[in-house]
Amino acid sequence: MTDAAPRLDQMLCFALYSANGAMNRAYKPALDALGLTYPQYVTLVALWERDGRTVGQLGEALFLESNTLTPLLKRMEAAGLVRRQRDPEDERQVRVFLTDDGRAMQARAADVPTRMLKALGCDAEAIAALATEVTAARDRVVGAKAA
Amino acid sequence: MTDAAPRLDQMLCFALYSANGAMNRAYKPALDALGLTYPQYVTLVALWERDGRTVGQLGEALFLESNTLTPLLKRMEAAGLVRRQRDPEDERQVRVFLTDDGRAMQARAADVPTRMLKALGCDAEAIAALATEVTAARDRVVGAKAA
DNA sequence: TAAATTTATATCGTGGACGACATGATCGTG
DNA sequence: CACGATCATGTCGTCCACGATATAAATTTA
Repeated sequence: MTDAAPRLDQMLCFALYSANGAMNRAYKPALDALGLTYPQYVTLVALWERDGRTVGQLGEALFLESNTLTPLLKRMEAAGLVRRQRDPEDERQVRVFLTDDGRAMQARAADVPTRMLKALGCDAEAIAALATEVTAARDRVVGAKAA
Repeated sequence: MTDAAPRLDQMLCFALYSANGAMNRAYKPALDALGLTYPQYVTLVALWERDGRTVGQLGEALFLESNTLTPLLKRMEAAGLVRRQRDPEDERQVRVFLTDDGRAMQARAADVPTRMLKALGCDAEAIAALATEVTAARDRVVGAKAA
């Protein structure tokens, strides 16, 4: 009854939607120079943290499903960044391993997050605090689905 | 030099990326019931605020370009939600008008944001504050591109 | 152990986002 | 007025995201 007409500039979902788009656009030049898309970049970040994960484990970390990850990983494999290999212990699973090029990319991309912090005004603590709040909101939304 | 290895759970871009995806998934059931996608929904919100905008003005509000908006608006036109019409004053511009169905959708969708607030824990003030912070970060990123 | 179920990944179709480029209208200046 | 520049929109190709569904391997159950 008291549902007010929503206004774009008050909606958290739109703030996230538009901020995500803005971040993607800001990352694009640096990632283009490396031949990466943003989802490919975060996939590499996840693999630099822990190599040899299964597709499912990567999806859990990235909040993506196999129907998104499989073609993405195939493109990364075609680009020589990763290798996909069935787990001999459980042939249903596919494990993803960095190639030498994939590992080398970590050094080439090392300054990408630093540049982004600068674009955001370089107040690293405030940025980290905001990331924490956004992550908490995300986890509330994810949890709400199950409830 | 001191560029630390980025960690997914500390990156604001990934927080925004994953939170946006989670919000989209949370909205989906309600929007599916209305036959809308999320970008179509925010386009309607923008038109409910002010009808008859040009494609460019809509893009400015939604942070989208004509190459994204044109097909989206065509689908909405095919669904009977909007009407597109060349501005007689300047035939380069296309103005987008709500149809009766498009206006009626406002009532049908009135409880969608309310439901989302509940999914987020219903602390409306904290949500609004977070939206403000995320919007400010977005605007810093958008502004940084120009600099 | 054979059949049924569950699990992991992959495939297909639709919609969205964006760069590069095309088209047509308008504007500015000679 | 003409012609070149500019502007708004649209088209095309690529990649991403996701629902629905397929396939094959592992596990459970009978």
